[in-house]
Amino acid sequence: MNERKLKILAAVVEEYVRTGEPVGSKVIANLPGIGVSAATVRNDMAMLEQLGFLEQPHTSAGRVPTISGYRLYIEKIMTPPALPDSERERLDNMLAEQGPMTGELLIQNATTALAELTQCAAVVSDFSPKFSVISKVEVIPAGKRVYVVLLITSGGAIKNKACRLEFDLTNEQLSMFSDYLAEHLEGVSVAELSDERMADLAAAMGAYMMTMAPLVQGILELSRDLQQHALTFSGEKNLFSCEDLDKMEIVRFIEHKEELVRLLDDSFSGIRVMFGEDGGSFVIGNSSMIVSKFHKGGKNVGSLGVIGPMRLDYAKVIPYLEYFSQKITDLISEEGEEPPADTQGEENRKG
Amino acid sequence: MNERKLKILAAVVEEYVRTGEPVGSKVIANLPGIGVSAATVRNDMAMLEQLGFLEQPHTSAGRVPTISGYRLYIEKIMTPPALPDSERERLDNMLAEQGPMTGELLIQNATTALAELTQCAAVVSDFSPKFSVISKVEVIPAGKRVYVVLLITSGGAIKNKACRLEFDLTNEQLSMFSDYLAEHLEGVSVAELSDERMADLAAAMGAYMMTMAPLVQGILELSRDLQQHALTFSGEKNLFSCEDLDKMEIVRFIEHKEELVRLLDDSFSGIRVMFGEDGGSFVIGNSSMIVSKFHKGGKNVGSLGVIGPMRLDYAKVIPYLEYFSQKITDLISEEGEEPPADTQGEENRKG
DNA sequence: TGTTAGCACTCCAACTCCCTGAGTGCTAAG
DNA sequence: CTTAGCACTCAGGGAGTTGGAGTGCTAACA
Repeated sequence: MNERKLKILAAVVEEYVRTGEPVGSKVIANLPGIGVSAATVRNDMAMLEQLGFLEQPHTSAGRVPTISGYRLYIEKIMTPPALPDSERERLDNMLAEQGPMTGELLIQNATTALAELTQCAAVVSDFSPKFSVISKVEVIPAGKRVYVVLLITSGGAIKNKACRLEFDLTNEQLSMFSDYLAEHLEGVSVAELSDERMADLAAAMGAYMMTMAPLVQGILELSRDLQQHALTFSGEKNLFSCEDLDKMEIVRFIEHKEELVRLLDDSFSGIRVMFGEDGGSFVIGNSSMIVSKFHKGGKNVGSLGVIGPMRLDYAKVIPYLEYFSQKITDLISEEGEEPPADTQGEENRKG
Repeated sequence: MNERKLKILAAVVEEYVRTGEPVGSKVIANLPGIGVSAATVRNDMAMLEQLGFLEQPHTSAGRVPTISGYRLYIEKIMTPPALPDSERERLDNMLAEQGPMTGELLIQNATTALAELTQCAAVVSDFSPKFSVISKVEVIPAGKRVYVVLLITSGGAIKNKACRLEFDLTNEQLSMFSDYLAEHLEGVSVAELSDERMADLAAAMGAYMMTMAPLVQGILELSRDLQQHALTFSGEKNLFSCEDLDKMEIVRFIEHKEELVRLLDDSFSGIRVMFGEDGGSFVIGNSSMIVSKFHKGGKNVGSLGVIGPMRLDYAKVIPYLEYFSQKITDLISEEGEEPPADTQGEENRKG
């Protein structure tokens, strides 16, 4: 497996990605940087085919990369260029659209930006809420017998829900209940906020329980909401405009988000590239999915992925993905680290 | 235009909807309830073609309804069966999934249910928030220099947003600001909450303004959110699995939601059926969109629509749409009407 | 006057056949 | 090890052919 063979494999991949047509020996031979005749290229290609990196749709057609071929190209051959500063700045702007980057908006922006940049579908699975802690619970009256429960987590997620009670609460009851909730829930991890815990809470409250049940229920629902993996999907339309992909398979794939979540949550480090049909549950033919992770406090708290045709400019897409996952890691870590290091906040307080 | 011709037109529409193939005279003649020979049917079909209700893809093919043909069928000929009680119950259950029906969840459920039932795309444009009034504004501290603004409307919409201030507020400042907001914003229509009004508010606040600016900004953003038509879309995938429709056109259509909003907001009463290509901006070829309205307090506060192939079982879909729009009207009116009629709430108050 | 059977006609869709050209593998010479 | 030359393969496209479904028209019939 000499240098030239690798160069030829790379050329086949790149030409095929560019044109979508099987690539012949002549085209490769004429490419700058090859410098051997078509016959020589043919010999090498035949070898590459034997090794399983190339294949022919039919005898008299050019060569097309196999999945192994793509994999070899991605892992060993290609050298993605570093992003120039101007590009980084552009990406930062895309992330920062609509003001400061809070958790959800950041994820949303990252997803749409990735979809836009790559002209593929982009997906982010964010399970950071699961790792965060309830920082505030409020109950706010909002009309006759209607109360809004507000849940804020250390991760910056804010959820609310309206609950209808059987009776109105007196101010006294309300503040008592609020205090009680604050005491028992603030500081508790969202993941711990199970049915049992809430049942305990309810039991402890005793007599009031009958009245407060819908509120307790509401809190539970909000926490379930938080625990759920937030899956943000964008750019489906790009998949549908892609010639190489079967529309029906796309539909089927998008419908079964659980599968997708499973694939995204699988733990690994660095970048992983998966191919449709490549065994397992990622089933869009001729497609590929590139997944990267982001972290908070050293813990893996989410994945972001790009789904597109197998015929994808990996050298372009992978740097984007790497940059975004690093950026998200940086930004959410900032957020989380602020409170402990916050002393100047006291000095600056203004009366 | 005799009875029999209408019957034949109906038969052509229904057969074509069923099979997707042009319908020949023989097929029609053999249908129960026709009772004339194929030759007679042919004569009538020729007549219907002259009148513009049918057309032939080519000379030796059967007939296919034209847009006028569909329209005549829908408006004058077909008689959708009333929904049986069992069906109504089923629909009610679909609407009520996941607990009681609050505004957003109700709309969400209605959209997915419609998409599911019709195997088409369903869309709801809800502009009721525009007509509602701010019933509560709260500012809640949520960490160092972070405050959550909570906006509740009479329509039951609840929105929140985290804002970061330059400094922390004292309790005094916070309650002063809250009171101020309550006094000046509660009872104000969401539609009136313009930039100018907020500027006035800011001006009136004078010195505090520098500190509070992000909060005021946050409120403004929330109200903009509310004023925006909430467009809920579901079942796109059904469109993509539909043979008759061009995938690219679907993508283009889904991308340009403003067009869709324009079509949905157009005011009319009852049910309206639009056809793709039928002049104007609804541009998916061979598609149709059926739109119905829902109301609150006599005002039209939203539309719900079904988008599918022109080859659609209108007699089945339209009753669903009518039922849902009526149901939504009923449910949101209930919500809104309760407060004034609320006297027993006082008696039942429990200390 | 309206309905029906019969018949000639039309034309799409599917099929075969053929040809072209791109690309290959192999061989023999450099 | 590389290259030129050559015979071979095969998908894709165009032309010609056929079958069948469906029509319009006409003439007979109720």
